[in-house]
Amino acid sequence: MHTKQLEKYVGQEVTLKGWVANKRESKTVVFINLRDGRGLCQCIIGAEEIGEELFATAKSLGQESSIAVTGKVVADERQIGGYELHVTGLHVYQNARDYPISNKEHGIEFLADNRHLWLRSRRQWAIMRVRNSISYAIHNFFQNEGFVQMDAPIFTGNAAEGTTDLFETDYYGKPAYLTQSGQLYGEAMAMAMGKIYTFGPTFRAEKSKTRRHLSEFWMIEPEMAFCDIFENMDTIESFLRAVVLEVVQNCKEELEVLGRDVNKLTTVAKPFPRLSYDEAVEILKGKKEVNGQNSLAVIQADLDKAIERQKTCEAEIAERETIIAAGGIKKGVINFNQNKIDSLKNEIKQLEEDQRNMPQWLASARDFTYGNDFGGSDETVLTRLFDNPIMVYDWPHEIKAFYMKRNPDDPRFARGVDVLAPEGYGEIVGGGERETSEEWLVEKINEHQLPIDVFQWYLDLRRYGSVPHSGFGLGLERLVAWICKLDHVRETIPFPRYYGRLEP
RNA sequence: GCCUUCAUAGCUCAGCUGGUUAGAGCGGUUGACUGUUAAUCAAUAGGUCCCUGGUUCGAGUCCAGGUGAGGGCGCCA
Repeated sequence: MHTKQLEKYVGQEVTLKGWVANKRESKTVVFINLRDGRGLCQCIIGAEEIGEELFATAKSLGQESSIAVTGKVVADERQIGGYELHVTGLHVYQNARDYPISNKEHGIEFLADNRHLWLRSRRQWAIMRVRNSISYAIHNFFQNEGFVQMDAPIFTGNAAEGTTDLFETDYYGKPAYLTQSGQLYGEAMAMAMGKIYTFGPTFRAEKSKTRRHLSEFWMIEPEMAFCDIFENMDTIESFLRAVVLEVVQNCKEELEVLGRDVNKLTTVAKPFPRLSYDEAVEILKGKKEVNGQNSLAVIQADLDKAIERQKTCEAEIAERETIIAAGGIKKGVINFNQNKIDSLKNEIKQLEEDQRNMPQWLASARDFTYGNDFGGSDETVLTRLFDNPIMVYDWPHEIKAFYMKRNPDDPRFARGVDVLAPEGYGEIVGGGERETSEEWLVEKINEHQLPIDVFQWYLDLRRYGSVPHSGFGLGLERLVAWICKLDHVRETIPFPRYYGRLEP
């Protein structure tokens, strides 16, 4: 029996088991918001119905106490979930004391230290359910399309793209690295199965302190035989579309808890814009408009808006401070105003940070050097003009990995594709068509100064039945962050690992 | 690695240009109140102002160094 089944038991007596999410009490009645992992249900405990002794127990319950309550289900539109329980019986598993996370705001460091408890909070509950739903939708899509799921090794001996950003471990006396991609193994498996996908952890020892990096994250890497860059982009597009729409369909309540505007997500039903690197650079530098909009002008307008907004916030703070200073008002009114002032001050801090960052983004976009990779801020500027994920393909071959196939019509370019999510979420997918020629690959491996020996097995794939093939890597946490519209990827995974964070 | 912002009660923060006993809200405790949605009201406890050194008659406040954290860049998904 759980809170989502209550509608079938209106008027009947049921028992719910869960935790005390919140409690309010008066002389003869105690209200408990019971949390059971599925949802919430307010339980009303009246002194007369339950008896003096149990009522005293109910009154003494601390936040997150574990209990079982028995009572009659009553429909009540005002309640979360639409039902409440009129309690006649109470069993206490544990009466918890001093639960550290209150219903007030907390700082990020405190919450991260208490991640094991933070997961019980309503927003985190919603995020974890969306994450679960995304995983399920991903498997659904690939399984329906005939892909075979494979598990790539986590220990690797070859430091494929340089050792600096890999975690080194000891493997029976030899150095081994935690994988930063299963792609090369995926290619081998695709030659055996036709179409495969990996779904597993990935490790990067990058000392990044940004809202879109983790040291340990989950990546989904499909690989398809007999597939070129354009078929690859078709797959990426229908894949993302299917996953997002399925999640929007299945997580209505969760997305509502998160305050997510789902109209910003359902746009994925429309085709994704596809831009060549050259076109993207033109747009980024403000030399080419999109739907009559100039990228630099739009960011400049955002910056102006931030300045305006700060002035509005400051004026409102001054106004509320005057109200408090005037005196002669109730304590509740003072609290209300002080809370407003606090949150306005927080907003100003964010706005000030925006005002420090955005001029840098503008300068970076304006002065962008053709031939470079896009930086995080360039992605933000570029995607600001679109309401759907965009696909940027045909990159200068120098900045792409050694295994990327060169464009046969224009060898300056490699057939890579990056998918950039809207709303500033940046790169969620990176992929491309793979080089099929052993000769070209060897040349590239040497060019990148990589040890040729460890790639002999990889070159075998080009020696025995080499075929055009493509694939991509999807960052699960970045997808979760975008779908949930979160500030930071560290909220997208139960126990995030990022620079400086190993506990809990 | 670089740039930038910050560190005050269990939590979230205020503390103006240095000046007596360091403040608020939440949370805790005690009490009031039949229905609250972060309830409300009253009372009450709770502090090595991150660390080290310096300037000064006097430092939470200024300076230097350190430690920790937030954000941005690089790197990437």
